[in-house]
Amino acid sequence: MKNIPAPSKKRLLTLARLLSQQEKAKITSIELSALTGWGEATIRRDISLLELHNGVSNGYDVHVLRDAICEILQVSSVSSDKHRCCIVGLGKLGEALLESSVFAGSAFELVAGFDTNFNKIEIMKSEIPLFATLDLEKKIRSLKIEYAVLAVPDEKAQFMSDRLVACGIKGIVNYTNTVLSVPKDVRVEHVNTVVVLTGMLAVSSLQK
Amino acid sequence: MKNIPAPSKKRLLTLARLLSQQEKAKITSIELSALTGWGEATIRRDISLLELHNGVSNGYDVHVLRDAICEILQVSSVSSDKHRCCIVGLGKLGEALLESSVFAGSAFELVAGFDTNFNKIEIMKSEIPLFATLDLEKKIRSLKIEYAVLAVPDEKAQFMSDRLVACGIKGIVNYTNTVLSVPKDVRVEHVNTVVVLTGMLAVSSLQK
DNA sequence: TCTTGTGAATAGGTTCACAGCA
DNA sequence: TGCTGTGAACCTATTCACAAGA
Repeated sequence: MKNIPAPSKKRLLTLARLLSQQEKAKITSIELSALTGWGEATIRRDISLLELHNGVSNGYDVHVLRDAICEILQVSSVSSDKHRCCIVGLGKLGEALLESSVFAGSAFELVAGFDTNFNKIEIMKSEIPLFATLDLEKKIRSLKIEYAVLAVPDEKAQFMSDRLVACGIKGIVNYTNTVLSVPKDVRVEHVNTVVVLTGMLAVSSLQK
Repeated sequence: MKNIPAPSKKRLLTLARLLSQQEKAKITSIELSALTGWGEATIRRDISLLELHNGVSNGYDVHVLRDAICEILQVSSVSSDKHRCCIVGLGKLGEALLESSVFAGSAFELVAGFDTNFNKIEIMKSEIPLFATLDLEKKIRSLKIEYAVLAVPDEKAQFMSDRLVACGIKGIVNYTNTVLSVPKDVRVEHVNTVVVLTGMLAVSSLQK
């Protein structure tokens, strides 16, 4: 398989989700363009990188395309090769994110929640196993957790991030307001509401 | 002022936050590079686009630089020109996001929460005014709300997005799992945990 | 000697424009 | 005629490499 550039991969992933929301059987690059706001040429190029040659002259087959993207980009939802993740910090936000149902059908499985407050993890009822932050390192390793969702107070964010990185975590979804410093091979996505809103001001409403 | 490219703006915004977390008075591009993982040249180029000529040979003045970024990129936190935003959908997640304190010191002000459930908006206690979704259009216009945080159930996401767009909303922070179709001049940031996690798989751990 | 700022080179992604297939 | 797939051109951002200031 050819090497697909990261921006194309990201768009393809969005396309896959978009296709799941579609009822029709066939769809053209023009329609996808209208739905996403991206140029038609960009969409055709992205899809052609998959080397399917499936959509010749008649538009793409919605299901075939969706499945092909998931398979080629390796975001299958087969339980055997799911990526395991956890939530660190069970405040209001962390608790709200602790919904196992949202992970259903995804390439991820939520296998743990962590909080420093012993009482909380005993009292809280959840389908997901909860642990004390004290056992973070032990549990991350034993449960083979690869990704973490960070929802601790801002001032503890960098400290917890360091601990996660030390355990070999591959990526952090950062809901805190703190900018995290991590080694280059660890992915961080800063999705704090205020941060994301501020980022919107920086873009001159060109593309998404 | 020269036109600053969007990627540089985004990095500068992150730098500004990073500088706020710093105690020292001076900082060099090498140190910023270590903190962010970006190339030193990239950082120097970004900063030079601000045309400050402030850091000559001795590193940058942390406070001067931070303030300059905020001013030039227009993300000031002066209450008079704050951007007003609202949260749509007050389920567990929406409720957790309804913390006015997280907006303190930002360029944004949370002025409303919406939910279809009349009981909920009466019973819920919050510092932020709560309204019925029925009054969405009326309130968005009267309160001059420019940005929305979307936390409704997936199946209502596109519908609510359409209503928000019809009111002239400028940007949507999308916590749902649904891919939204909006006009090109409306910004959407898809921050649903599973979506963000999946996006991480697409990036070959190059840059952030 | 350390650091910034920046022309010039390079790398990378997007868009054009059209050949080719149904 | 309506669509895809793709070389080639274009455009944008990053990186190099070095001059100049402290």
